[in-house]
Amino acid sequence: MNPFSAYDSGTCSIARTMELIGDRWTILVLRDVANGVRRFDELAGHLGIARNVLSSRLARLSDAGLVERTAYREPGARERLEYRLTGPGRELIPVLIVIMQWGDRHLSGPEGPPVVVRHDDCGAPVRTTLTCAEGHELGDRPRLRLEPGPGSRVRSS
Amino acid sequence: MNPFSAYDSGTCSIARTMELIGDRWTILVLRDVANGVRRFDELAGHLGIARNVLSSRLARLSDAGLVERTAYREPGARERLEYRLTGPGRELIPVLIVIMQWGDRHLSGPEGPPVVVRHDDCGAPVRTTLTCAEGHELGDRPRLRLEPGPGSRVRSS
DNA sequence: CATCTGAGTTGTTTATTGAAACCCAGATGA
DNA sequence: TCATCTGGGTTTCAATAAACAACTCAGATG
Repeated sequence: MNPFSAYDSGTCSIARTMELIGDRWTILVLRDVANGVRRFDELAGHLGIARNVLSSRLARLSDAGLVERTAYREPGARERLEYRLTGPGRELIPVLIVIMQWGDRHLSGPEGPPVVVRHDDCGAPVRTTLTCAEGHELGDRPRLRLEPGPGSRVRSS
Repeated sequence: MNPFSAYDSGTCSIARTMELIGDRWTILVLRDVANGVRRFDELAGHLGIARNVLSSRLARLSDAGLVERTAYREPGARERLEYRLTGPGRELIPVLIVIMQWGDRHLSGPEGPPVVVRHDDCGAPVRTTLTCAEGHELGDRPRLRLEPGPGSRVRSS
């Protein structure tokens, strides 16, 4: 029996994470917020998302602590709200980058990738790599072994 | 103007990729297929996904070339189909791993992660890291700069 | 006091999901 | 030979979520 089929889907970190961010819009909302699009109308306009859907996505992200609503006031305007990534939210940036990297490789035309991400300190392009604790780099099509971890739970049914 | 708001969402590798795998089920289907759950009924049973939805997800993944249907025959049974990741499909494994890593850190209880992924060659646990071409390791909350790439396109509207 | 603006909410229509029934073809057994 | 089983799906129809448009609300602004 393979390592996954013995453990149910609800006990999987991928399943849990996808419950939070696994719909058509949430990742794109996070992408925009990560890139400094912070205001409701800006987000709605840039994404082309329906306002009620944006509202509910932001509420979910905010409840989950990935995004925080903070008040700001521009001179001569009343107080407004903006959205920023929290610490846990910023830790999702690598997820965005791996997804982008895959899309760059497999879904961008001959012109090449639409956006390049660079290390802000040195200007060099950024990429994600899979490494093991022994320091081996695993490449694109890694050979992996799965094992039940400490939080595993045998499927009840 | 920030680097994203000047370029429309459709020209973004994240948006393109999410069109393919950005729904509640597709990532989980890929996770299971990556882990050797290859048959329709096994997938349906393990995931708890509706069969029509599984059917349409597999069709989309197969059309996109992430998964291939291959025939096999067990002794004394008729020919059947199974699903396997293609090369591009296997290249999504790092995406699964970063997502899992985030979930392990932020959504698993005090018991720890439900599943541990190891390098099959050496047995050491695997993780993803963000590095730049200069070799700097960027950590969890990287400081990044975005630039239009060669495939960028100014938003028409 | 009427109007504008950002930030949503409400109501209605349309598209997606989910559950269950049904179909099909090739074994299998009576 | 005929009925039944099994894996691998499709079809149908009710329930859920998303899209779109209109409306609200509160604090500037003229």
